[in-house]
Amino acid sequence: MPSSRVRLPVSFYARPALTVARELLGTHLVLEGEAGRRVGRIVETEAYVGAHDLACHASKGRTARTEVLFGPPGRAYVYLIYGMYHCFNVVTDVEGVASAVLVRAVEPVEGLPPALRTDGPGRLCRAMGLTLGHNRWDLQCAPLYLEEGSTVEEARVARGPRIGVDYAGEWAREPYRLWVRGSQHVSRPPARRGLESA
DNA sequence: CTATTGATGGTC
DNA sequence: ACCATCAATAGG
Repeated sequence: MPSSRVRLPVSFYARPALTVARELLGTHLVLEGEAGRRVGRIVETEAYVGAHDLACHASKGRTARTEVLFGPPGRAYVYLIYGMYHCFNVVTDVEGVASAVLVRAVEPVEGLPPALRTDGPGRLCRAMGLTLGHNRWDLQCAPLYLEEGSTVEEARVARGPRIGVDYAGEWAREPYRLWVRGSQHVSRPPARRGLESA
């Protein structure tokens, strides 16, 4: 009941970021830690499509921090933002294409208080217990992975511009943010409440 | 309800 | 100096 417990294979991640962002909706993010098994159902994602995408960290070049983005798919990319929050991404596409998908919101499934807020990249990492220590983990063999969840119908998928990337010029307007329409666990950034794109 | 601001640390 | 954020606060 909690989940089908089928870990997503490398082939799942070895596709364009936008495709992975869509397919990740409904899947389960799992972390088996000292505190037990924590599971959240993904309801909001953002695709960062490559080094040419000015909103993608890889656009700053290949550095110690962005190296994992250029590597093989199916690894975690976790970074610290504003000195106090973490953001969790999965590396996508083939090695050499520096793309990833940011997981922006999940709904509590297991090991998380149902009332705990898990919307927003910072809040979900705090709830799951994800930190910089999980950066670069291989989602095939680590106690951190994604597994099959529930399917999200196409009619339930909404799209809109990514959040907090206004510095990226034209790229900030690309509709690379995807979410489950109507989910009560999707993040609600300022000035975006209630609005939904196709 | 909207708008603004401060917290806080890795990375470049 | 710059942030792929959040919570608290002030104001309508």
